[in-house]
Amino acid sequence: MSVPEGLERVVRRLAARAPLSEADRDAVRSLDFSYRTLEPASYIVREGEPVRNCVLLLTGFAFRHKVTGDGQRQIMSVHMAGEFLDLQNSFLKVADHNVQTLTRCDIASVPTDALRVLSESHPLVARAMWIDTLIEAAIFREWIVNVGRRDSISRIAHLLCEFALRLRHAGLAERDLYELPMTQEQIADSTGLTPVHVNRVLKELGRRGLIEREKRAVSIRDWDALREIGDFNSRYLHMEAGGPTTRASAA
Amino acid sequence: MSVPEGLERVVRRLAARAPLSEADRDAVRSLDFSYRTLEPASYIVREGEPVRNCVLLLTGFAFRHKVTGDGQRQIMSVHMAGEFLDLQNSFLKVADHNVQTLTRCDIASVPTDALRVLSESHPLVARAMWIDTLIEAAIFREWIVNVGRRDSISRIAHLLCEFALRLRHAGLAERDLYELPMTQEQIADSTGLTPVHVNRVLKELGRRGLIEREKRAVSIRDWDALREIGDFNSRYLHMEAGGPTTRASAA
DNA sequence: CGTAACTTTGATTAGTATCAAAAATGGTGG
DNA sequence: CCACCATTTTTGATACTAATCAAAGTTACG
Repeated sequence: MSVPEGLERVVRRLAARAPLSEADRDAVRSLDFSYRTLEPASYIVREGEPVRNCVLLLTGFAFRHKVTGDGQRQIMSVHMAGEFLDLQNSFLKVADHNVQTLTRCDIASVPTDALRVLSESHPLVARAMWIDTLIEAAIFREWIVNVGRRDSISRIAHLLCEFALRLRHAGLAERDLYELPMTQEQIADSTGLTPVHVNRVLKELGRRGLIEREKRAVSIRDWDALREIGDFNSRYLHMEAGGPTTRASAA
Repeated sequence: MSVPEGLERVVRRLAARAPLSEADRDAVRSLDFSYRTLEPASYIVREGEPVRNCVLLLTGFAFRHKVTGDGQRQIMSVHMAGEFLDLQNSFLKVADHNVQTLTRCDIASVPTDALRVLSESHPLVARAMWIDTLIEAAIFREWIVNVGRRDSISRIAHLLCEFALRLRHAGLAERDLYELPMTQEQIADSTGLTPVHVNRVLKELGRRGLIEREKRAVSIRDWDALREIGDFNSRYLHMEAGGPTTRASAA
């Protein structure tokens, strides 16, 4: 995917949040982005550092995480092409968590000051960005529920459902087959489990005929059963939120 | 506390997020609020319902929660006097979680449309509200870490540290003594534990001399030790964020 | 002053973590 | 293309944290 295509993906995503005019879209496009390609596992934001830029993910996958005092890692979200990576940090002074690439990624970054100016001159863009952060917060809340109150098999089933829907909604995957570029250790860090246990649960999901795995590709063989066991309801993804066109809500 | 006092608390809180002019503050004050007093355990927002109003908490405590398919509850945040309860839902169409009072509460509510209009005419107010939601999101992230990667004693110690700092910062409690109006069951639902286990852990914290409890009042006897065992770092609370005056950061 | 809600304690169990090591996979340089 | 090495996945055995079950105290409240 070319850089301009990646940028269009971001614009499209924003436009789905609030009814942006063509002028609004152009204002986003004409921000003074600088483009880079990052290798897997590169840090985009480090906890404790001042935040000066906001990063857009044009291609690839990235994730947020924190490390506890005794060295355990918790992943708090996973991001895919087309998403703003850093509205969460951009208007605060110091980053309170790390953001790291999962795969090789093309990114565009823009000074947060430029974004602030844009948000003041284009209220609808500001509104779209705000709604985007609200939806991200909704996903954080669901993850609290996931790690706090579901058992291991539900947690993983829930995670797989969420990714399937988000990827499909973003046009990055088909209905029930997707490439999940996460190791089992990263899945463990997303669900508050150990890698060993994640492995056993994934096998169990396969044994029960809910999913099939081919390397890191996941195909969902029984949506209803997976949703059921994952206690999954897509409401928190707000896939219809504020958009100019209402899409058929999935799952 | 009188109603106007409660409202001033909210204005003060917003003004700490972005440098509001007197006109900005007045614009907030002159919103067409309707005031009510709610009994403990009243619902303010219900999952699945359309959101038309935004609620400000003038006095008392409230919390957000979801209930899983098998009836377990997870509390995702706890709120205190002076906080906006509903910026999280207000710009989305349908609530994805419940908000309920913990104690008797005085609230002010305002139609979300009025808030949207205000945010368009007063960009700094919009900015302050946005930052407020970002800080709330930062707290959600920390809670994911808390439930995902800390053991029971750390989780509870962390929670107690967070409340102590937030209450102190809001001027609602002294340095190391506060009234926490939560039952042990509610603490359990906030930490992903069972009430029985919460009870044992609280006793253990007392036995080790870190806290003392007198009914629901908690007094912290050894801040350093509690922070240490709770793996607590206040950075995620962004207590200095964007404010006109920088306060000494605590803990 | 009676009743419901909450806290506390004890005994047992269950679900995941931990520890250890083998097998499979993927990438790299020769 | 192969051999090698690092990473990831898989399996087995055991340990431990927190859940569950049950019931007695205690507190708050109408």
